[in-house]
Order: sequence, then C-alpha cells, then structure tokens
Amino acid sequence: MKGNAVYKRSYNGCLAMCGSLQLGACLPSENELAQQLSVSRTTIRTVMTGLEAVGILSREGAIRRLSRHPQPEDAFPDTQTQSTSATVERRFLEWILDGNIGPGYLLTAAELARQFGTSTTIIREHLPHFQHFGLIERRPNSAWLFKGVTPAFANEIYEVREMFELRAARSFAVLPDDSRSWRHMRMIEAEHRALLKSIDKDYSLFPNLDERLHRTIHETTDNRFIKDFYDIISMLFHYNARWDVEDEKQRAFAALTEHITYIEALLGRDLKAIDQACRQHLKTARSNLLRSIELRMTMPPA
Amino acid sequence: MKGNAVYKRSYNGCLAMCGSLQLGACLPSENELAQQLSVSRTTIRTVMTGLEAVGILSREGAIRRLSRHPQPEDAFPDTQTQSTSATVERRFLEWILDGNIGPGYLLTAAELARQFGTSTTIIREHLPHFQHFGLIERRPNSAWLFKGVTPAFANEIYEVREMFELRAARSFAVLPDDSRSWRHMRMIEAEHRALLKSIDKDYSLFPNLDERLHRTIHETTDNRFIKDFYDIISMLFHYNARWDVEDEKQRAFAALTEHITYIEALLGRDLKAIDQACRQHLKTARSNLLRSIELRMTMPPA
DNA sequence: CCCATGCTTTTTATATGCAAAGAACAGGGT
DNA sequence: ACCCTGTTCTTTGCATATAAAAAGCATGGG
Repeated sequence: MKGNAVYKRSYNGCLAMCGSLQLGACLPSENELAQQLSVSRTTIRTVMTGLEAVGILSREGAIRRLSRHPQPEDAFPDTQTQSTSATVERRFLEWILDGNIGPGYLLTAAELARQFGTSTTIIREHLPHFQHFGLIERRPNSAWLFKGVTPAFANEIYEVREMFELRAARSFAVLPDDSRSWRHMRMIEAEHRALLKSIDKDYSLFPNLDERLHRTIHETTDNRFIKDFYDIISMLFHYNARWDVEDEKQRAFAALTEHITYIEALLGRDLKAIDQACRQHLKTARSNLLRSIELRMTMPPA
Repeated sequence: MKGNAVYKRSYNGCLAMCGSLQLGACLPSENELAQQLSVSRTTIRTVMTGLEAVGILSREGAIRRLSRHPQPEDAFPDTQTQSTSATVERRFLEWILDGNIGPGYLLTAAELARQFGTSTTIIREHLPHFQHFGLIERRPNSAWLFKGVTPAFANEIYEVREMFELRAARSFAVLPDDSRSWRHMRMIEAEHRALLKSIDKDYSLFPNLDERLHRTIHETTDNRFIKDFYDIISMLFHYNARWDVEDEKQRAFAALTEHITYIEALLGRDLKAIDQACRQHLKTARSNLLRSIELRMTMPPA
C-alpha cells in the first residue's frame, strides 16, 4: 500500500558507504547512519537486515561487519528510489510540457490516475500544485481546465520575474563583500569565464549555470514568496530545454555573454548597469521562450 | 462517505426560488434550474424529490407545481451547506491566525485530522495550500513546521504586494475610460465618499470596500500570478480583522482618506501621484499590520 | 429537430485500511 | 550520564471503498 522508495534509496546509500570500507571493518552506529542519510533508525535497521540477507554484512551480536564488497548490481535502480508522488509529479509535468494536450483540454483525476497507474489520491494531491504554477484551473466538483503553455503564460511569468529579479539584483548589490552570496557569485563568475572558453563543446553545461546564477540572485531577497516563485521559472526553464534544442549553442553563447555583463555590473555594485543588464538579459530570455512556444504551437510534436 | 453539501445548498437555493413563485405555479425545467444554481441536473432531481417529500412541491406526471410556500425552517442551516473541505480550510486558518500555536510548532496530519474531526486525506490536501501562503513548511516524511504570523511574514508579503500593486496601479491608469475596471472604480469612489459621511457609525463596512478597491486594481494586470498572490493578502487581511479591533474607527477613517487620494490619482491618470498615494497607503497598512502582529506576539490571546 | 425527463455510467469527495517510515520508550554496556 | 540496540507505538504514503454529484444516453412529446 505504500512504496518503499525510502528503503531503497537508503539501501543504495549504505551500499555506497560500504564501498569505501575495508573488508571486515565494522559499521558506524545505527544512529550515525540514520543521521547521515537523513532517515529514521527504523529504516536503517531494515536496510541492515537486507544487507545481511545478501551477505554484504555479517553480524556478531550487536556488531556488524563488512563481509563482502558490494557490486553495482546490488543497488536498486534509480527509478525505484523515488516515491510514487515524485514520479507522478515529474511524469505529469513532462507529459504536459511535451505538448500532449492543448489549451482548453479538460483533465479528469480519474483518467489521469489510470494513465499514470496510480490512485486518484495522488493525482488530487498534485493538481493544486500545478494550479499554483498557473498551468491549470479548477472547475468545482468537476474537471480541471488546462490553460496551456501559451505566449500569455510566458509573458505573465516574465512580467513577475522581471520585477522580482530587478529587486533581488538591487538587494544583491548592497550586500557585504564577504557574504555567502557574493562568494557564491564570484565562483559563478569564474565558471562563466571558463565555460566561455570551451563553449563550443560544453554549451550543454550552460543551463545548469544559468539556473544557479539566477537562483543565487533571487535567494538574496530572503523573501519566501519570491523564492517560491522561482520554482515556477525553474520548472518552465527546465522543461523548455526539452523542446528547444535548435540553435542551442548560439543561444548559450549569447546568454553567457549577457550573463557576464550582468555579473560584472553586480560585482561592481553599479545599480544603473545592473538594471540595464538585467532587463536586457530577461528580454532576450523572454523572446527565446516566446519563439520556442510559438514554434511549438504551430507544429506540435508527434 | 461524501457529504451532501451541494444538495443542501441547492435545496436552499430552490427554496428561495419557490419563495418568489405563486402557489400552484409550475417550476422551470430541470435543466434551467441546474444552470441557475450551477449544479448538475442530477442534484436538482434529488432536490425536487426532497421538496416533494416535505409537501412544498407536488407533481402530476412530468409537471411540478408549488403546493405550499416554504418557511424559513424548511432550509438547511448554513453550516451544513459547505463542503468538509471548505469547512476545514476555514477552521484551520482561524485556528492558526487566532494564535493558538506559535512559530516553530510542528503540525502532524494525524493530529489535525483528529482535531478537526475529518480524515487525514482532507488535511493532506490542504496543507500544501497553506504552504503556498507561506505559513508552513514541509519536512519530508514527517510533520509540517508552522512558521508563524511574524513581522517577517508581514514584511515579505508587503514587499511583494508593493511591487505588484504599483505595477497594477500604473496599468490601471492607461486603461480606457469605459473599461469595466474604470466603471467599477467610479462606483467604488462614490461608495468611499458616501462612507466618509457616515464613517462614525458605518466604519465596519470599510474592510469590504478596501478589499474591493485593491482587488479592482490588481485585476487589471491580467496576470494570473499577481491575482493569485492577492488571495494571500486577502486571507491575511480578512483574518487580521479578527484580532485588530482596537482603534478600528480611527484606522478606517485614515485609510479611507488615503484611499480617496489614491483613487483621485488613479482616475486622474497622474502616474506620479498614483505612485506616491499607493506607496503611502501601503506603508500605513503595513505598519498597522506590523503593530498588530507585534502586539499579539507579546500578549497572546487566552 | 429541439428540449424535456427517465435511466445508466463515470467521476468526484471523503473515509478507511494497511504497509512503510518515524518517534518514543526501555534496558544494558561503557 | 551517555549512547547503543531492541521493542513498541504513532504517523505517513498510498490504494481502495463508497455515497454524492456530474456526465452521458435513451426515449418521447411538441
């Protein structure tokens, strides 16, 4: 009735720990393992029992020792280490953002449950989350309306994003030199410069860097609502990468250049330059997104 | 297993309709009734059966006639016309905002279910909503952390609110004279002037007017995220009224005056005046809220 | 052919059941 | 006194069950 993803993830975690242990060495205490993996001792004990059953551990009384080194095939596959809930969330987003349905489509919990092979409980728990993302809208006592990943959606997101990021960027500029964010930003700057040199082959590393830059900026506001909103941007951004593969290298290069200007303005505490660089970059990002959305609307994927 | 709040609400709705009917008159068609009350025909049919059972309606074949006028006691009490879900949501918010728990308190779904007399299913469906409000935070596989209605909470809300409302107000100013929002605003202005005259006795009507003014402004942005955020403000505002009863009259008067300045600036399309009035009003509102929160934190309610 | 109503099928709202995971308690060793 | 393991008790994650409500289909009258 309940999956055992936590068990499997912890099992894999323990396997990894065992890997760096000498044969015959005894394991840390249950409490310590539990803390390291952020799970309860109960789970650790179940894992230990499992490891003993396959002969990786042996125990004398209360002491457990490594009796053979774990092999890669001892581990559970990654697909099984995520809770049903997380899996459904991910698959649902993929399904929606891959364009399987268009604006106006009515989503019924019962149908989705069948489609994803879970119960309606899980579906009903997740739909409000996508409402928060602005993707769907509730009809009381009835189905959910899919609003679509439309130009309007992108524009509304970017309208808010611009306000938030401008404010965050300004607040970044007045933080002390030795704040965590500033140290972070200097690292990110270095990574940008490094990536710029090898952009021809490493352009696919850019999205991750992009996300980290913007998140670092947003985090400085210390405002739970602004941070929360960044999850929406992040979601959209993450999945946009799925469709928009054309010209990826050029776009990465252009964005990288804009980022560097932006970062220089930030580290230079030049408010005017910050505003300008921020606006310019978001404008580019917005039109990239819009272009990609419009392209997809005229020729939906097979 | 499922409440019948929809039935009861529709039943009351039909009673009200019957009230304005002549004795012996025949009712509208089932379809029409269903549409009027925004429920399914199935529900209407069940209601009709109920009304026949208590002798309010009589039927010959397919025709239903009013056979006696409904009395007030025929109606279901209002408490029974709301779904379990809605009731829990309301009671939970009241419970939290009335200060029954402090920041740092751990909420467990099981306990809440017992406390509110429902199943954990409902509770689990609602907690994410309060997370969206910024009131609680999730600990995976464990309890929820109540973050408290603290000064930080108020400040973070107002930081965002200011950005959104300034932008909305500016976009309001460029709408055409005959737009729905402008007509709306002129009505609201009239109500403000009327209320100003009778503020001594009618000050308790102010909160409703306040909400309508700000919502009218926010609606003009046509941005789902901004509108969505206004629900949080609204919630806080609504419940703030529960604690903050002292000096209510003075505060209503002060706010009313600020509103009128604000509205004049808006209707005058004077961008600079709008900015100033908006900032000024939000500043006052924020400090009222902060004062009330700080007061409550030093002397929590019995 | 358009709308009625009657009847059937599907979906939603909510409670309950149960395995997995977490938390609390208890004795024992250092 | 602390930390460790064994044990028990509670809570969470998820599926299922069921009444209420919605949606769909059939039939019949103007």
